[in-house]
Order: sequence, then C-alpha cells, then structure tokens
Amino acid sequence: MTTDKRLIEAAAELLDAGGEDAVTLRAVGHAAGVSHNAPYKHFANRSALLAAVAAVSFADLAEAMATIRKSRRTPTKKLMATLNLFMDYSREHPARYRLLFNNRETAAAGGELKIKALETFEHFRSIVQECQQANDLPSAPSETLASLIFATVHGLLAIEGNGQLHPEKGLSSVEASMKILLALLAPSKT
Amino acid sequence: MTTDKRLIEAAAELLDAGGEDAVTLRAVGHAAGVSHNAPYKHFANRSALLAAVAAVSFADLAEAMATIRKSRRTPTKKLMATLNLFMDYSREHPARYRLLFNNRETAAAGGELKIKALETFEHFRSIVQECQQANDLPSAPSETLASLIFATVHGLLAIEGNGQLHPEKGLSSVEASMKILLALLAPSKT
DNA sequence: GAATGTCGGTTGACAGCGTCAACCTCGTCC
DNA sequence: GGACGAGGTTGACGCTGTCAACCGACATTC
Repeated sequence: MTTDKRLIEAAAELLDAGGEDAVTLRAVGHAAGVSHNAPYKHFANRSALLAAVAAVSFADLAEAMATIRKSRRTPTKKLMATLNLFMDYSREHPARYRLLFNNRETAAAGGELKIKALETFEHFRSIVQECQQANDLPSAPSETLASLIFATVHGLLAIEGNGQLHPEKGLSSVEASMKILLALLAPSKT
Repeated sequence: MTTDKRLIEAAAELLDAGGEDAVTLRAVGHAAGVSHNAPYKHFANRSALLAAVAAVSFADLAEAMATIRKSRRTPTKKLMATLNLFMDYSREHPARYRLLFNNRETAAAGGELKIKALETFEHFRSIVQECQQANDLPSAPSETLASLIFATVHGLLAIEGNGQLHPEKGLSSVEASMKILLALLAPSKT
C-alpha cells in the first residue's frame, strides 16, 4: 500500500478510536511507520490530512448509497435504508461522522472533498425523488425536500450524539422520530 | 465586575471573534487583564471555562425565549419568532452556536449547563404545544414534535453553517425550508 | 556515463498551548 | 498577632503543528 493511503488509514483509525484530538500528526506518522514529519511530504498540513480522510469516507458513503439506490426495493424502503445508513454511521463512527457533517474545515474545503459530498447528496436526492413519484412524499422540489429530510436526520443525530436536550423522554430514538416525520409528511393516499 | 465574569466575557468575545481555536487560556487571561494562569483559580481547566460560556449563553437564549413565550402573539407567530431567534443566533454567533449545540464536551457536561439547556428546550416545547392546541401543528407528543422541529432547524443551520451540500440551489434559505416544513406539517384546517 | 534534480524520507529546532508546582500577598477570623 | 485560604504571580514541563536543513534513491538529460 502507498504511504499516502497508509497515512489516511492510520488517521481514520485514530479518529474512530480516540476522537479528533487523538489525530496528531506524530501519532499518525508513527502508526503508519514513518517519522513525525513524513506526513508533510504527502499533505500540506493537519487539515489537509483530515480532509483526505473525509474524502474517502464520503466516497464510502456514496458507494453504499449507490448500492441502495440501484437495489430492487420500493422507494420508501430505499429511503429508510438510506436513513438507517446515516444512523449507523453516526453511531459506529461518531467522530468521523462529525468530521464529515459537523466540521468547519471540512465544510470550507473544496476540490475532491466537495465533489464527493455532492455525489453523496445526489444519491439521496434521487431516492427522495423516487418516493415522490411513488406518491410516498409530498410534491415539492426534490432538492428542497431532500435537504429537509436530511437536515432532520442530521439534527436528530447531532442531538443524540450530544446526549443533549432531554435524552430519556421525547426523542427516545431517532428512528421513532423519523417514522413520525415520514408519517406526517406522507400525503394521504386516495 | 468580578474576575470570573470578566474571564467568561473575554472568552465569549474571543470565541465570537476567532472561533473556538482562538479561545486559549493565555489569550483569555490577557484579555481579562490577568496572567496566563489566573483562569485556573476560577475554572478547573479550559473545558470548564467553555462550559461556563455555554451556560451563560444558554441563559441568554432561554431568557429571550421566555420573552417570546410570554408575548401576546398567536402561537404560530411565537413559533416563528423562536425559530428566527435560533437562526439569528447561529448567524451572528456561529462559533458560540456550535459550542452550544454541536460540541461534545458541552454535551457531556452536567450541572448548571444541563439545567440551562433543558430550560431552553422547555420554553420551545411549550410554544410547540400552544401551536398544537391552536390546531396549527399535528397532534403528537409535544416533546417529540418539538424535538423534530428543533432538530430540523438545527440540521438546516448546521448545513448552512457548513456551506455544505449544494449551497446555492435547493435549500436556498433556512427560512424557506422551515416554512415548507411547517406548511407540510400543518393539519388541513376544516 | 556523469551530472542534475526531484521525491520521499530523516532529524532537529521553534513557538504556542494546557497544565502543574511553587511562591507571594493580601484580607479575614480565632 | 498569627494562621490561613483565596486569588494572583512566575516558571517550568511535555506535547503539538510546523519549518528548515539534510540525505539517499531514482529518473532524466546532456
């Protein structure tokens, strides 16, 4: 494996294991079997390394969503599968999830990273559109509706990840809240 | 003014001006006119200082929401005013907003901070409940519905703050998206 | 085939950070 | 009047990101 990839992988593992603070260039270098300064031969600085981690993670997500999108399922089931994908990701890799969707630097970045992020969203938007065509979601610009739904899951996950705002009662589970939202959004079929 | 408050105020100003990274204990101490180590006589560590900033910020928010809640307006207008409050806060103090709602340490904290956060949410829940009683929102446990709506605004603001996911098209404005959500949620009045 | 340059790696240094330890200087209370 | 604690200081520590200098291997060019 190339050193670039080994560095990215090491950074991702450190991120998953110990949160963003654990991703020090020295630790990454050491985990990849190189010196504390070798990462600078591959990435401009720490932010660039994290951006690379974000890019490959977005690519993974996009691929998983593409698989769901192509699968033979009802649109609504695809939508649920996609939402579950996000929820699982947020729970299994919370620090990485934050890097992808809750990080100022990730957001500010462009290039590869932005493209991968847009790709991911495009899959999601397409599935939402399928649901609209099947009359399982109200008619509205699919981008807007997709943003809305994504924002809601994201917001719920953020709150869950924070353990914030009355964790026991009310929003006992993100899944339950999402079901309620989708039920409320569902046009009453004739 | 007591040194405690001066430190908190200085930290808040640095946070607003330069983001979380700008809040170094040394800079805070200097801005408050004390030495680089004086903050330790008032706060256990950097996290505790940030938690204090979060607590006073939550208190401010809760107070503003209480004012709205008590005002003589229709429930829906109160709800809109509250949502606008969040949007304005997120835009005027983005770093502080992140500290309040997007910060692992803030979330993990308890005590004063947690109480203030719950207080803030309780105002919001109450306003949502008023809307339900006025038949402007569907019937569902008010806590769940409030969480849902808050999560959506929060998610939209997070995306906006990130500049992420197709910033130009679709979710052109958080306000527009929220209006769509509320319109979709509104029970068809007889 | 020698010279050259670039690429990926090293070691060593720097300042800035959070934090700890030691010390000092008051005002307060037996 | 002496003990003492609260709030302040200075100084040090190790860790961090980053920069600079050096160094070998390999490809390219004359």
